[in-house]
Amino acid sequence: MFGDAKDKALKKLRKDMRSGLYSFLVLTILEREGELHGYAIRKKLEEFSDGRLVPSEGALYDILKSLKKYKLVDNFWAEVGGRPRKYYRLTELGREVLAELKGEIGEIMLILKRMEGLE
Amino acid sequence: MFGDAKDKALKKLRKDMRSGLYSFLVLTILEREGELHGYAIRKKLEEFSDGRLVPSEGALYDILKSLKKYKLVDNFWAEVGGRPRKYYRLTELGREVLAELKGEIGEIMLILKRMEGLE
DNA sequence: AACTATACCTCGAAGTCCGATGTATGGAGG
DNA sequence: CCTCCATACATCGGACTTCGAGGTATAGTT
Repeated sequence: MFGDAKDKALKKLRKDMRSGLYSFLVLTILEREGELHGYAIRKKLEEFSDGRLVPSEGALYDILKSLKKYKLVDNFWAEVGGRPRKYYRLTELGREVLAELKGEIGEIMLILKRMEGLE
Repeated sequence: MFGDAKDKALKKLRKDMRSGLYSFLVLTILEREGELHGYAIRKKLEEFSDGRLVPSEGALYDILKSLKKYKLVDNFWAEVGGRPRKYYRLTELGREVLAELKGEIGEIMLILKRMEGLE
């Protein structure tokens, strides 16, 4: 019926809904998995979300940069198989912030359910 | 302990998580309530979300502009109490898109629960 | 020799949210 | 009467984000 316009609108709104969660997801993955490099973080996100909540590579590096700026993650270089790899890990601050965010995500989900009348 | 840095980080991440939902929420409110003007949309969002998921005024007008661009809402002027009011309403396309988004929000919530290990 | 996957990164385009600011009306309280 | 507040609309600049495209490089597979 609306074809093209509908696809464009859905693409945009889907993107918006996902993108606000990326920082949270990266922190969550690092908490579960410990130390990972960028590429591996993306693979883990694919695995855990069935490919639904995965930022593009460019976006992921921007997100990691931002998380580092806020001191929620830090990074170190390690030689693996003779090549340098950039590893990221949660800071203590990151762990604290993540704990609070989990609670808030729960609250947001409740509000959404109430609004949609999903229950 | 971390005080300032923690507040800044939380503020940023909270904002990111909320902001992706705004378009969806505005569409949902318009579906429930019919025709509303900008100010009233904000009031309704405050009411339904206990003040948790409410964009600033400036942001709301940008959102409405964007939704109009994607033809998910349209608007008309009406005289109320002798003064012109700009009313917004869902288009047929908006209704279709909203229906699909509801399903996706459900899926995202499931993924989040699985990741957090909340269940 | 070509390709794919792994792994890192930068850049520009387009868009977003917010805070500040501006305009204007109606009603309540002093 | 006059000031303040809630209502109601809107724009602007700043800071930031995501993405897609492109670039660099190595290791293993076909």
